[in-house]
Amino acid sequence: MPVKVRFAPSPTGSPHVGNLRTAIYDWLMAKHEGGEFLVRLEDTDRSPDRYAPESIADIEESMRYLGILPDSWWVSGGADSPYVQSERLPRYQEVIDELITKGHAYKCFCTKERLEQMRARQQELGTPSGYDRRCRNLPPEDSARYEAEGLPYVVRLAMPLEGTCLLKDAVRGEIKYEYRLQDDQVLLKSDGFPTYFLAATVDDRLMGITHILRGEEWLGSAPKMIHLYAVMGWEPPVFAHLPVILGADKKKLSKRHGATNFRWFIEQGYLPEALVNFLVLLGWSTGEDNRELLTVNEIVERFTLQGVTEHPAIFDYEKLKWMNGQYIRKSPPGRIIGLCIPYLVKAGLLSNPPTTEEIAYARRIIPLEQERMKTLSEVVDLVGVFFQKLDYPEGYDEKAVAKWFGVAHIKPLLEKEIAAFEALPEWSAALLDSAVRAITEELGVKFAEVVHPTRVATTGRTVGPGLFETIEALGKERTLERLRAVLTRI
RNA sequence: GGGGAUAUCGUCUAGCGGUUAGGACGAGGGAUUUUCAGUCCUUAAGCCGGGGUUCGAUUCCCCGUAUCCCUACCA
Repeated sequence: MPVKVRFAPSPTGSPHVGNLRTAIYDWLMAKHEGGEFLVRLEDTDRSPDRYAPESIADIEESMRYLGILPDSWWVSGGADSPYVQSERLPRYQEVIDELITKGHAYKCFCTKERLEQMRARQQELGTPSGYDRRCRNLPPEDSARYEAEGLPYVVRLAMPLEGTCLLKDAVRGEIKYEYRLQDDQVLLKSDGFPTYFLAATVDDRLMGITHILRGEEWLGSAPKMIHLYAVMGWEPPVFAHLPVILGADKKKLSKRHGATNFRWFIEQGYLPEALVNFLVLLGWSTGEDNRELLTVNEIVERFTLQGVTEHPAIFDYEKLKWMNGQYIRKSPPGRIIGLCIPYLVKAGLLSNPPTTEEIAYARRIIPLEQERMKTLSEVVDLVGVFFQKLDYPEGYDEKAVAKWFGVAHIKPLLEKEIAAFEALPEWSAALLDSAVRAITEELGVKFAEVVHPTRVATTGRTVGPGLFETIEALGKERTLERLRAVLTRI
């Protein structure tokens, strides 16, 4: 049977990297097996503080950004339409009716207050928590009467009172659960919407899902779902519970750890392939040679559930940065230039929209810093000195000035450079190089003692690309202007 | 309180009874260079504890411990 997997996000906010990793695994598995991947929106929680329709677009954008497009979803439609659970209500109702008829589910009229009291008592007594099944054996006539009176009710799944449930998890092996310890889970809420347990199970069945990849936090709900499959006479899919992603404090990765919203990663300038590569490694490895830098195709070739780890992984932002830097360096300069320009515009370093001259200039500058970038957003700080007005001492690094403008030969050096640069027949790194070397000789100092002051004079700082390519890119006019300003005010 | 999962360098991990316990990030050192970054070389750093099973356990089993997750009319 061909593999069919799904990613089932809820529109509760901007996508979380942990969920996106699950989506990546789904996509990879479908690609690797030549199967199908669909995305379904689980919007059955209608409470205003949890239902955030605007996040639907975020989910779509994130998946597009990562390049993990599904074969079908609400965006494109498909054979399993609709892909939005709030549009599938009749299907859940059908199953509920069948379940109730067969005695595998029952209506529960217990009020929220009673449930709260019950829980409080359980806490006090230290007994296991869970619904006390008061309505499970409600006489049919009572049930009908309550309903006729218009009392709100939920529908609960009647779990077996004995026996064990065996979960054969694709990443964890066999796990046993005692049925008597399982709660009579709510399947249908009083607002008529299904809970996750019902909706996901029904849809997975209807959509022909063969493998359920989901976070480890769902492990405990497996017996309930397996039982649901059993009483409906359905063959359950393969479950694969993925390890959770934790923050540096070993707590479930959340806002407190800084970056969990996927939007943030896009804004910082993390490349899609770096994100995919890094995220896939959080809970999976190739096994064989344990290679880490892998192209998307290489990952697709190698990805199987066997390589999935069973222990949680801590999200290491440092390693992500390193990996992103690797991919930035590997990219053709043209791509990086194109990706960086919006950052420069946003920072006000270029006009909006940039002029042709500005773009031409940016095309010369950005590649010089490409190998220094770990994230695209860093381009702003890296190339700032090339774009900003530098007017000594305005904009100059104090320490750099103190160190390198203090040398004895600073004035003659600047004078000679200005004269030599002005006379240059052609503004090229090679000619600038030989000119400066000649001056070094005349001055009788070390090359470094010339290079450093010159760098500070022209860029205001001590770090950056090679001096001569820097000056070449800066251009004759800017360079001389800065050298003169320093010379007259020093 | 109950249930479940997990446990190899600080972090991500390889290992699937016998290995000098390997790699990557990060950290330290060195080389290269006009600085930084990069690149290359290099050093330190790990099998949670206790019992078994076995000729032999990081590896298999049990117990303990620790951590995480679940314990909602949320997913």
